[in-house]
Amino acid sequence: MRSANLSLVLRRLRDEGPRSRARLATELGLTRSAVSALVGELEDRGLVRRGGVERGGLGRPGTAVELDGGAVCGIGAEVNVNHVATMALDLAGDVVAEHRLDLDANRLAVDEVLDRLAELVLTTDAEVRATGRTTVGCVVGVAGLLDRTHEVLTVGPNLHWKNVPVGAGLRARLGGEYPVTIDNESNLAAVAEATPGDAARQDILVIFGEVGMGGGIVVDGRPLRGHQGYAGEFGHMIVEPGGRRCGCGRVGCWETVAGMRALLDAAADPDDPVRDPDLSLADRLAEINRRAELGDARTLAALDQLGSWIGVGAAMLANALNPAAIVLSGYYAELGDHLRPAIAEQLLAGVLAPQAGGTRVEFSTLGFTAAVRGGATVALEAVFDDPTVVAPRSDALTGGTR
Amino acid sequence: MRSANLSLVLRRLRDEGPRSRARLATELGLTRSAVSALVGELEDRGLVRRGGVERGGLGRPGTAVELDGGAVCGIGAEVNVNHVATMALDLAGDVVAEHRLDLDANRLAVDEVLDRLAELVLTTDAEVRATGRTTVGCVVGVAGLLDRTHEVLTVGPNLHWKNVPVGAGLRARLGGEYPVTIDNESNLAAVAEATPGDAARQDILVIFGEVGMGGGIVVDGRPLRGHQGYAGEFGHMIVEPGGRRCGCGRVGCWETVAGMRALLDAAADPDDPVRDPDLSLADRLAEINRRAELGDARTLAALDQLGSWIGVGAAMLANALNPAAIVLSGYYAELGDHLRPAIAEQLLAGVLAPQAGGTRVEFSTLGFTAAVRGGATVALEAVFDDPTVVAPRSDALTGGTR
DNA sequence: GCGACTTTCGAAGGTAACTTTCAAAAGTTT
DNA sequence: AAACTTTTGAAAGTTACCTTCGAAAGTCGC
Repeated sequence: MRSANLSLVLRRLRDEGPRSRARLATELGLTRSAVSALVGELEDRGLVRRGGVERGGLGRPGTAVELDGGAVCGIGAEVNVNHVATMALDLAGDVVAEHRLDLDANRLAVDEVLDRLAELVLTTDAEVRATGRTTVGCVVGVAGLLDRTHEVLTVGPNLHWKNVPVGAGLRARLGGEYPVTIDNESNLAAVAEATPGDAARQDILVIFGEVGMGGGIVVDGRPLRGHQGYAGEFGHMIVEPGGRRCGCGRVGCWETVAGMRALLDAAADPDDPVRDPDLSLADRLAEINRRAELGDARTLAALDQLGSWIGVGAAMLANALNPAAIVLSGYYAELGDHLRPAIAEQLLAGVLAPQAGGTRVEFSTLGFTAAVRGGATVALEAVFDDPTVVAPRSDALTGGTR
Repeated sequence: MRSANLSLVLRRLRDEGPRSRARLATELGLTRSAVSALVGELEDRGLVRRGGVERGGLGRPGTAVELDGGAVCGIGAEVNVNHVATMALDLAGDVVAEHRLDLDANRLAVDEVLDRLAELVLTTDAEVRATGRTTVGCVVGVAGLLDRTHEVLTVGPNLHWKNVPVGAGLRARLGGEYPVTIDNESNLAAVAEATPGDAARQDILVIFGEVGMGGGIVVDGRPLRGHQGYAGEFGHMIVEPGGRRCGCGRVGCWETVAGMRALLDAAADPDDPVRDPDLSLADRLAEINRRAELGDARTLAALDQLGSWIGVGAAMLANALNPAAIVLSGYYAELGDHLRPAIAEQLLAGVLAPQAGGTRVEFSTLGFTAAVRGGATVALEAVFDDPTVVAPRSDALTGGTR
């Protein structure tokens, strides 16, 4: 019960921002005294602190209470084809440490990749501890089909991994006690888009464009993972029966028409530099953007076609899930404004509910850090769920003489 | 806090069946004394009662505690094209009253249909009260696009209703205080499939075949309604671009290939009695079933094709949501065994996760009562959420001298 | 500028609900 | 029949909330 109300207060401060105890009390339906006691305990655990003075017109001004990032961190980590990365976020959502190591997971052995990732996590963890903070958990996002019940990466099409026990492998490297959890990369990236406090962003659908396509569903700010953890595999929904063959062996998968390759194929001839696999993706996308801004007809047509295909699939999902927003991430985000009209058009046409059921089309601004940010957010969720997992400062152990 | 633990006990008894206080205590992590007190209070509210003796080998045998259906009921109601219906369920899940009135909603004015429904609800309510029970709420399922924030039926394609304020209309007829809620018919039917206590049925996807197609998503035993309540409109996902024109104006909607009309078109010539709109649906389906069992090639081919189309759409949804089961309801349930192979085949082929992500294909056994049953279940959920909504018996008002 | 008013904050005592402790009840085993 | 095990219920203790009160820190009116 203590923990339930502590959680209530902490969440309120996260979602609605700093505010006085009195205000918390009326908003949460508790008495001022109770809130004072709760805030005192949270303060003792280093989770909140006194903020500035809050002028409210009449009467004595209150002193605001705000989240204190100084006590704990969550760590998010990611294994992808081209890199491993970590990020440590404190309770207030600020970045405390961040690392990224480029590598080619296809050329390295699985064990080597996990070695690198574990090193990165330990480095990040050490940095967190160096600031005087405690790590409450580490959530690792893995690109591919992840069986969450067994913490096994069933299939990682891009990594070319199969039945890899990522959970066990990392636990062995980090120590059996280290609080590490495995999750799907797209699910984590989706969580990162559900900004805490933004009520309009708690029920969203995130579509992730890279070479392939992924996605994640967020319901009430939490990832919807499905029965075995395989939810969000939008890329292989069949949207064009009899269409192009997909890398997965099927025909007409969404990613064959909305993946990056489809755009490049439509936008340029094979000898065009934007299709040169030796150039970086970012550069090639920048070039496409440049051409679009110059009004190049072929580029604009390709983007319009891409947007239409994104919209067709998005409409199916919106019919099924009626999200508040569909957030487009990955390479789609770079092309944002050139895609929006076509997507919106297809969404309006394809969703049965009027005005597309109120679903907005938005673009991610998180860049490549979405997955690690989401991982850190999920790790921190444990503290918001039950603030008593963070130990009180030593002096309280005596019984709280003050 | 009291209410939280009362809820915990009550849910446990529903989901896991009758058991002794001592067992409840160890399972829920409370002390035996606390559980005794909680059970005492639930008993006082008429929600649980003493059951038989529970032999456990050594030691004193416990007396089981079980749900007592004798105190409260939830009422589910439904407005559909051909009928209005109600059902009252007690806390134990037993049917206390049930009514069904056939009518043609297309030929009657909206007000008349609501009149009939309200009468039926009041009749049902009276019967509940005649048994000494109290109605805790009534949840009305409406077929069509329902904006839950305003309780307005935006579009009811089959009812031919548009922007009908069903919530306000019913409240006016039932009295402003009457605890009535409006919900989407398919969502309610989906909830009914999520049998309480069956862990394998708490994350499911229900697909509803009638003239059109509907559906519902259940996550953790609760309906996923989406941002504005429009979730579950599977019938108008486009599965066959360039295919047949749908009643909604689009082309290639799922219901154009998996709706009942598609089956009838494929299975019989226009002059065949199974396509005679004057005959009842049940009879026509029975005839198709009969022909299939006799091995009629055309019928079998039509069923196989229908199953394939169902499977194609189901695979898309399974990729997105990874449910534990896909439950086929409505007219699909009648044809169950003839459809299963084709559906399973498409599901295996179309879902990226191995073994279709563990998603099973099942058929509803609830028949036409699914929606009303689900409505009653949702209404009862209020009691499971907070058992203190049920007033204690009068003698407790004095302070509980015993 | 001073008192009246309003609102915040913290402390003291009361109450509800759980835990702990203990005793009685109702069986099985030896 | 005695010893043991387990369930149940009652009494006392603890925790965490609510109620009540007074002090602190502002604004407003004269």
